[in-house]
Parts: sequence; C-alpha cells; structure tokens
Amino acid sequence: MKKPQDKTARMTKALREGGVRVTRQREALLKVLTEAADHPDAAELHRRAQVLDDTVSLATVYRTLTVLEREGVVHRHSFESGGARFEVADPVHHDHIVDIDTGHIIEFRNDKIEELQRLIAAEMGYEIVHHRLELYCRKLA
Amino acid sequence: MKKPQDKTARMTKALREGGVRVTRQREALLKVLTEAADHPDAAELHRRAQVLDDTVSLATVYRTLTVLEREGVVHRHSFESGGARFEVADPVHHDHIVDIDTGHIIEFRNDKIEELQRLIAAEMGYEIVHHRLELYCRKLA
DNA sequence: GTTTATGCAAACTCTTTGCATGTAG
DNA sequence: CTACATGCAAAGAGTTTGCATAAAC
Repeated sequence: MKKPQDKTARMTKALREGGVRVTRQREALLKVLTEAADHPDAAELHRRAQVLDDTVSLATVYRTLTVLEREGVVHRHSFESGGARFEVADPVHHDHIVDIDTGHIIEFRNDKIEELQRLIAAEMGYEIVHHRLELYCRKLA
Repeated sequence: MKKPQDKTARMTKALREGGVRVTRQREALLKVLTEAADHPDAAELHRRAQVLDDTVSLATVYRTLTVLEREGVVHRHSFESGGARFEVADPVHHDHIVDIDTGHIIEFRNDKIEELQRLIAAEMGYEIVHHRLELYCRKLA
C-alpha cells in the first residue's frame, strides 16, 4: 500500500531539484492529483484544489499542469470528448479503456501490444517516441 | 486504381438515400475530401473547397463534416496538437503513425494488434465499439 | 411548396497570456 | 533581494448556433 503523502513528497523533491518553486497553490494541486483515483480535467482539479486553498485560480491550475507535465510528474490525455484530463505519471506505461456508457476510464497494460507497436513502427522505419491507445468500449452482457 | 469520381458518386448516393440533401457546397466538400491524400483540418478543407465553390463558408464545412461523420462516410481524428482532422472513411480500419518531426501521418493496419485489443477488452468484460491507436514516431537513423 | 441547408455574426468552450502584485528560495 | 509565480481579466483557437434567406427535392 503506497501512501499518497510519499508520492507528494517525492514529487515536490523532484520539482525543487528541477529548479521549480513549490508554492502553496502547487502543493494543493499536487495533493489533489495524488489523491485522485480518476482522470480529472482542469476545472475539476481547480474545484478540488480550492477546497484546500481557496486562492488557487484556474489560470494557475493550467500553468502548473504545464510545468508538471514538462517535469514528467503528470500525464495529459485528451480523450474523445471534452478537454484535457490529467493523472500523476505512472512509472509503468499504461493504456486506457473508456466505458462509452458511463465515461469511466480503466487502465491496462499489455506487454505484447507494446512490443507489436514497436515492431510495426520499426518495419516502417520509425522509432516510437510515445503513443496512445484508447479502447472505447461497452460492457458485455 | 480507384477513380475519385466513383468514390464521390457512391458517397452522394449514400447521402441521398440517408435523406441528406446534396448541395453545391456539399459536392465541393466531397470532391475535396475524396481527392485529399492527407488528413486536412476544417480550415484547410474550407480553403480547398472555396477553390471549387467560393460560396462555401466555414460554418457549412463544420456542419457538413458533422453530417458526413454521422452518415459514416467521413472519419474525424484528433491528434495531439491542433484541431480535428478528417478523412474519407476507409472500409478497412487503419491506425496512424505520426512523424513528430514533419507532422506527416502514415496509415497502417495490423490484424494481430486488432485481435489483441479485442482480447484485452474481453478479459476486462468489455466489447470494443471503436478504438484509437496513434504512434508518435521519429525516423530511424 | 416544404423542408432542409446556407452565410453571417455572435456565442461558446477550453486554454493561454499580459500585467501589476505577491512570495519562495 | 531577486527571480519566479500568482490572480485577474482579456485574448486566442477551434467549433457551434440563432436567425433570416436561399435552394434541394
């Protein structure tokens, strides 16, 4: 069982070492991000962060998310509808299943599919820098 | 060698049978779409369609693309940056490699990867309705 | 003739930015 | 103390929409 506070501590350390200032607002956002079990968008992160610190503005949420993404501690996804959604970067890459009826997002990882992608790209003379695989699904009866 | 005019003819037929009116503007857009070897966005399609019919407005381009997508003759993609990009629906599904240096988009199809996706979804109790696989790549040296 | 599509401009959503002020290191 | 981060409001990009007019069937 990984404790969220450990994650936050590791993240703030990584940020400071990257020359990034850890402000009250950024601490609030980091806490909200590490505690999120879902994939919230910027507005939702703003709402959650304001509970912890009501001075957090939406502009800062966006600016901070950009910084966190650049520092590699957050991943940005854009699923089929709506704006960008965010999650704390997982050291192990995973893909997503989107339940088109409920909107729920499920993570999965499959080494075979990762390897196949690498092979396909290589056959075409390419090396994968990053990729995106989303399965839009419906629950089986 | 498939002739573009055949494609357009088939598409207009499908549209009329779907109760959709085929206007001058829609004809221009269909022609531009079938002749496109790339994946243009709405603004680019607007530019190209205006060469054929200068009364085509951007609003109509958007409205028509929505109709064409609903009728199944066009696919809409949203790659990592910029707005939506469109292509005539391919009867055989394909995925995309995006060259991150040039922006070029290459299509590919791989049955094994399609099958793997189906298996993964099934294992989680899901059936795939549609999916999206994009490989953001760099040319190998 | 009816019903649907169009152009235009305004509105909308999501995101970014300029600027004066605040604050982390 | 100085450089960087912030809030606010305004601007931006991409897309949609209300309305009066035009045209497909």
